[in-house]
Parts: sequence; structure tokens; C-alpha cells
Amino acid sequence: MGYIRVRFAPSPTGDLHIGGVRTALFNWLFAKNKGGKFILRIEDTDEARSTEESVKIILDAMKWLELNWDEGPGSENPKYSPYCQIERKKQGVYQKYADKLVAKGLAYPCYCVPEEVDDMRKKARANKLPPKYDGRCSRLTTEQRKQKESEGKKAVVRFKMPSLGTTVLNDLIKGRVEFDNSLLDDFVIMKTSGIPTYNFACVVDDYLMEITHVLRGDDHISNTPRQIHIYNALDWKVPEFAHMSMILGPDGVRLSKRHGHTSVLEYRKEGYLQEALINYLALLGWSTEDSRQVFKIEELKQEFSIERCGISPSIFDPVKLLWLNGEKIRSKSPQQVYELFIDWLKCTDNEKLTEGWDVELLKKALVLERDKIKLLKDIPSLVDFFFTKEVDYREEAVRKILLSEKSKDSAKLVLIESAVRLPNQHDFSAESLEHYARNLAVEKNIKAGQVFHPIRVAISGRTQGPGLFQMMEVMGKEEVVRRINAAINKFFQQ
RNA sequence: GCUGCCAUCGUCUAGCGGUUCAGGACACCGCCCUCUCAAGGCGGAGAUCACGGGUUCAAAUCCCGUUGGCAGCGCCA
Repeated sequence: MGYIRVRFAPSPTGDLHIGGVRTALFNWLFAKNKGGKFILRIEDTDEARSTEESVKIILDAMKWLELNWDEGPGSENPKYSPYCQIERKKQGVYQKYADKLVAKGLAYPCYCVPEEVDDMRKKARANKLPPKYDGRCSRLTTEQRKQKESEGKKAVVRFKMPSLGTTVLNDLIKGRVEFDNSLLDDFVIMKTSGIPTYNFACVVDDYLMEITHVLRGDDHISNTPRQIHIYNALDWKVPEFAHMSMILGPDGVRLSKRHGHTSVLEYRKEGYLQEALINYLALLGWSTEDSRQVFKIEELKQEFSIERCGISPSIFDPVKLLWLNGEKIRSKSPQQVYELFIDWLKCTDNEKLTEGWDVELLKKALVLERDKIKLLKDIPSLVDFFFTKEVDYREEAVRKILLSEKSKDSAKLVLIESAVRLPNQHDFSAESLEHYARNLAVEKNIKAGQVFHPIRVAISGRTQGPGLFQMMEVMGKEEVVRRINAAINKFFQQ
């Protein structure tokens, strides 16, 4: 196999969603694995639905995911540019080849209006036949064509499909697939607007951009015989095809907006790491022999192969993605988690959440809480108590630990003793604090937990959190004592 | 309706004719660790390999059929 060029060719008609990312990812991984080129092409031939906004969203999403393209918008290559189909259309790229096909007698102008064609299809369907255009305009004489033209009728260009035989596709993933040519009709390659249709633009561009492998969702597989015939008609080499299985929603239907949370940028806002999303998506439809689950991006690049792509569709499991995100966060150093968090704050415009927070304290807090983080957006609620002036005492924590009949006496005792003794605790390290607490328990003849829990609630307001003594060390003596006194005043004031 | 694709624990998957009364991961349950919550460790439950026929000494693995799911059938991509 020589030099490899693959492409991701989204149409800018909305957000980049999970299914699209998977397609982009597998192309990208394939290119990286083979040392080939990954091209990004914008297929904006749908005049009605394509938007500039959507192009921007797609580019942003690709950048966030670090699915960098070797060629595409912003990375033009004079040999292949431009990378937007409407731009290419303006240069007459497609018209030229449509004319060539007409000249060869392999395509023809068709004057039928959409309503006529619809009718034909409806009738065919009613007769339990595949809905097809009947090819009537291919039989027009030159005079008849001139007549139509002089009447000012607009024509589309239709490609003549052979009606006999079969078209064989040797798909890299699906294997050999045969299509009965008689089931396919003469399809439109140029609209009346002069804009090419998908099937045509795609082939022309893949040829001109020297795409060697077309890796796409298997919802495109039935387009493939049409495309193959265009390649043949133009005497172009047919690229390799690999059709990946679809990603389905929990209901088993192809993932779409309806399932919610399908837009990539939403995942960023939720606080997913790009590498978690990438890793997860790689697992959908691809696997290694040892069924490994966690991969670094580098490892994916090294190990990816089309041969190990699965053929059956897979259901998107947000729960597993969440686990993987936690896994990725746990694999980061505290400094990295801090940086990730800061980036997340910026990208979600949430900087006010941490206003007035001491950076060093935040970093230390992250060391203690890292293993608990599933999403970056969880971080504020996990560490905010370190930064509050007024501790937010959770009602349930107070009731259970400080004021319950069973424990209120010991809790009061522990806090008052601590308020007195802790200021004299010279070594405020976690280790030494633990000694202090355990000794206090022995001295007062109560259980260690009866010392630990009240202090925890007093300084954090909650029953859950980091290890108590690590937490105290990080907060510092002054603050711990201040909070204990505040708690005494609030709950045990005579 | 027609055509195509697909079918292993709830989910993602390993398996490419015998070493598998099917292995891993998520989720779930239990135990351990432990000052709480996590994380981690250990263990458990969970799949008549969709069904029915073949081929073979031997099939989750090959072939055929059935059923079910999905996709496509546009001057959408």
C-alpha cells in the first residue's frame, strides 16, 4: 500500500455530533497509523441548510478534539484547494466533469420537475417495485431538447446507470457486497442550480484530492454502487471503501439530536476530556485482541487498524464514557487537573465560580479530591468549602453528627477541646494531627470516629470529603481553629 | 414495499473449527482497605453465543433459511 490519503467530509448543517466524530476519528487514526494525510472537506452543497455558523462549530469541535487536519480550511494545499465545495463549484470544478459525462453519452439533461419524478416513484412503490426515475429524458431527441430549452425549462443532469448486471464492492470492513444494477435509477448529479449533488461532488473531490480510502458510516453503503459507476464512467481509479457500523442511541435507533447530548461541544461544557471522548469512541466499533479499554491517544494511533473494526452497530453508553472520563482525570497530575479545570472555566464562561479562590489552595485541594472527579464541572462543588468564609453547614450533617442525642455531648467536648488545644499544635501536618485526634479519643474514652466526624463537619460543613487530616493540613491551623470556633458558637452556644 | 447491513452477558466487546460448560470492560451486588466519600484490591451474579436446518469426527466460529433490529431508496448529505 502506498501513500494514504483519507478525509472527513461533514456537511455544515448543524453541530458536529457523536456519530460524525467517530467517523472523523477513525479516518484520523487510520491516517496517523499509516503515516498518511487526513483531509477535512466541507460539503456545503445543500444551499438550504448549510451555514457559516455550523462550519465554525465543526472546526472548533475538531480543534478541541485535537483531530488536526493536514489539509482543509485554514491549511490549504494549492494542489487540492479549496476545501469547501461551494468554493469549488464557483471554480467550475464539477460542471467540467458533468459536461464530460454528457459528451460521452453517460449522462443527460433531464427536464422533469420534482413532482413528476415523485409521481413515478410513488407509483413504483405502490406496485411493490423499487422507486425509480424511469429515464424518460434520456430518450429525448436533440429537437425535443432544443424545444424544452427554448421553453426556458431548467435541466438537471442525470447519470445513466447500467440496468443490467451487478456492481461489486469489496469493502474493507463489510467484505464483498453485491448490488443489483437494475434496482438503481438514473440519479441527479447536477441540480438545476448548477450545484452538484452529494454523490457527484463527493466522487469528483475524492478523485481530485487523491483520496485513497473512503472510511464512512455504513448508512452510505447503498450510495457506493452509484459512486463506483461515476468513477468508472470517468475512467478514474476507484478508491478503497470501508463502511463502519453505526452508533445507536439507547433505544437502538441511530444516534440523533433526539437522544440529547449528541453535540461534541456539549461534552466539553459538561467537563469531559477530549481524550476520554476519543478513547470511548474508539472502543465503539474497534477493539484489540486483548479487549483493552483504556488507551492513550498515542497508543490508539499506533494500534488502530481497519481490520479490527467491527461490523455490528453499537449503542452509545454514556455511563461508560463517564467512567472513562474519571479514569483519565485520575491519570493526570494535580497540576494537569488544575490546568484542565482552568481551561474548562474559560470555555464555559464560568470564571466567576472561582472568584477570590487562592490558586495554591485550589491546587492542594485538587490533590485531595482528584480521584473523585468524574467531570470537570464537578470540581467547584467538591472543593468550594475550602474557600468559603462562612461554612455552609449541611442540615443533615449537623443533625446526624453534631446535634443527635447520641453524639452531641461528645461532639461538643471534642470541638471545645480542639478549639483550645489546636492553636498550640506546632506541627500541623496530617500525620501529627491524626496523633492528636487519636490521643484525644483515648484520653476522653470515646471512639476515634467520635472525634473525627465532628471536626469534619465543623470545618467543612459536610460528612463527605477528603481525608480529615489532609484536609486540616491544607486548610491550615488558623482557618481550622477559626471554623471550629465558629461551629461552637453556632451550635453549642449556651 | 424493495434492497442492503447486522445478530456473543443490560451495554461495549474478545473469539476468526478443537486448548472456551465462552474471556475482558462498564454498570450491578458482596467483602477487604478505611475517619467519611471516592479510588484501589478481591470475589459474585449476569450469555440456552437470535432461532431452525445443514457441512464436519468436532461449530459461537463455515453454509442455507427464518425471525428480529437498523440503514438506504431525494434537484439531503
